[in-house]
Amino acid sequence: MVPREILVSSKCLLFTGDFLYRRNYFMDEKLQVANALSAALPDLTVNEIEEKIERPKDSNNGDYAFPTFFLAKSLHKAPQMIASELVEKISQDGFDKVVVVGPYINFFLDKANVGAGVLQTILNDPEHYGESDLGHKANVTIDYSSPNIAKPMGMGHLRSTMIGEAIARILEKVNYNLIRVDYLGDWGTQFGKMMAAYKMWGDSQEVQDGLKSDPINTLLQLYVRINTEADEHPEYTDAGREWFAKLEHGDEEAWRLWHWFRAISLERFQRVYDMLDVKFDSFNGEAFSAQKMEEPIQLLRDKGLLKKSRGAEIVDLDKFNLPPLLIIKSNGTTTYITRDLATALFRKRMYGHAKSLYVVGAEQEVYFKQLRMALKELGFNWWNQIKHISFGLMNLNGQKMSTRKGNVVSLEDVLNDSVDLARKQIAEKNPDLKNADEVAKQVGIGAVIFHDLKNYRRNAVNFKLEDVVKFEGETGPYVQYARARAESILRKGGIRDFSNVDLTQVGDGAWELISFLSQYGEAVKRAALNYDPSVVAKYALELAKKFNQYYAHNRILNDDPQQPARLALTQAVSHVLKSALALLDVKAPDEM
RNA sequence: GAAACGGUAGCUCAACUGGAUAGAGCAUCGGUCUUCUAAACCGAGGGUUGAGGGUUCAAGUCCCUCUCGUUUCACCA
Repeated sequence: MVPREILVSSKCLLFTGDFLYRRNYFMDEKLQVANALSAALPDLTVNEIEEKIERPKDSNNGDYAFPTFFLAKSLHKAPQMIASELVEKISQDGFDKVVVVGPYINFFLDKANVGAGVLQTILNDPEHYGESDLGHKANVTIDYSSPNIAKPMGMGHLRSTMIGEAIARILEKVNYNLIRVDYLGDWGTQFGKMMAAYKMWGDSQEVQDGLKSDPINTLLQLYVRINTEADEHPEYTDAGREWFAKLEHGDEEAWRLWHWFRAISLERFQRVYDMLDVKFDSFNGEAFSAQKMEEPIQLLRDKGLLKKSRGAEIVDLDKFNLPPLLIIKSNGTTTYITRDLATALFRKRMYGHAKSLYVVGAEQEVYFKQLRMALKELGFNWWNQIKHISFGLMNLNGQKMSTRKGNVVSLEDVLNDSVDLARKQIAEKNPDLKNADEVAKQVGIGAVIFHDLKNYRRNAVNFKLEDVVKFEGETGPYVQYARARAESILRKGGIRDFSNVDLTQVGDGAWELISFLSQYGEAVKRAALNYDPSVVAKYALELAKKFNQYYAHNRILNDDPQQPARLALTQAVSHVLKSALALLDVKAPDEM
């Protein structure tokens, strides 16, 4: 067996310099536990033992535990007995203690030394703490937000936008290279309708004024109007189709209108993206892909995959137990599917991605299965790089949010409301705060974002304003506040360079906190593997909670020899909280 | 009718590969600011994890049946 350095003394750790700065202490400590056990279990390899080692839920049961159930059969003994026999053969060197509790052998790590190592790692390189290399710099395209042109962004868009942004940031943390794409819904019959509506009613003074003050909602009103009146005037629908056909055939006026609608929409979207601090690498939407549709159609034809059915051309997916994919409608026009196939081909060619993620609502699950299978049928071996990151819908009073029904809550309004509320809180709690406006934005918007990300993404959420703008309990501001307190102490503590501080002096009361700090990287990995930002959000909440508890029970600014070590701990917590919040695209004000 | 996902405290949600007494927040009741920011901390009450069966030393977690809810099932995206 290759000897691995596992029993390095703390003094060595403290002064050995750069090479260990990203060392994951707890992984190594787990190996230490496995090695200790292997002396008593000669029939098992260290790896086999390591796999069985777990982390007790209750920290009173130690830092690592080894359950002995699985040995009961082969040894023909009760697990409790096995545990007490094994522990006799285990060296306690390097541990605070090793004890038997029923069928478990519980290991308590050397708190002072391991704790010092963890703090050292964080303080040496806070920017990179928690990073790992799952991605090897591979390219990942991520398609998220993707609003429709000429419709305002509602609360529903927050989900795709923030889940997408957070996943992108998390994947970057584990060394993927992200390409963020906002696949705008800027094509289709709906634009024909919009143009037809504008041509019919757009000259009125009311509309002209509206287009100046609130263009996107004015357009929306035109769109809603033509849709509602189309029931009585079927010719409106025909006019819409006609205008879309003009657009498809390159009619000059249609294109001029299209560009104009798109520009005013993008300008408005950008305001929201700026508030949320979300930046895309590409805004190539459906219109862009619409120009690339010949290739997938030709490929499907060449492979004999296109079949006539009910006057349309489809790809039959019966053998995958899926409904057919409608490629060409009975009236000869294409669908979003054709554009998505073109998009997939383009992205693969353009970015050479290792994964291609689509952050889209759960209601499109079947559709993405179809898309993957169609690519598989076409013989593209990268079909399974396409992943649908689905999320639960946002409802309003138990009803689906729908632009057409008008039961939509404006995202921008909610963000502004939340910022206003945060501003009021600041005026009340910290009236002397200098950059109150900036902090109000960070807190208000942070609360909205955090609320959207803290639960498992597949859960459906019912929109309730009072829940979204809550600043107490399990919220973004709770985490921000914990860090602001830490920063406040650090400002008063006077030390920012901890390189000469003896970190072993931090005290046993800090162990719970330090042990949790060491788990950050694992949490980030789990979030990345499951494409689940809520793992990071829960980690941040838990860390904030542990720090708040520590804060309440330990005086950090107490003039004693341990104070520098406690400040170092405070600094480490602040770093990790800021990092976790950043992964969620939530800002961390130093003061609030 | 079929499929996918879900049902955990009054409400909103946790529980990493099956593990030790199923945990938080909100709400309710009570306690803590002349000392590091009370957006906080401490305590109390609140549970047959939808129902039933099975596998296992061990099931909220895996399998089966039933039930309720949401979503989807080719010319919207």
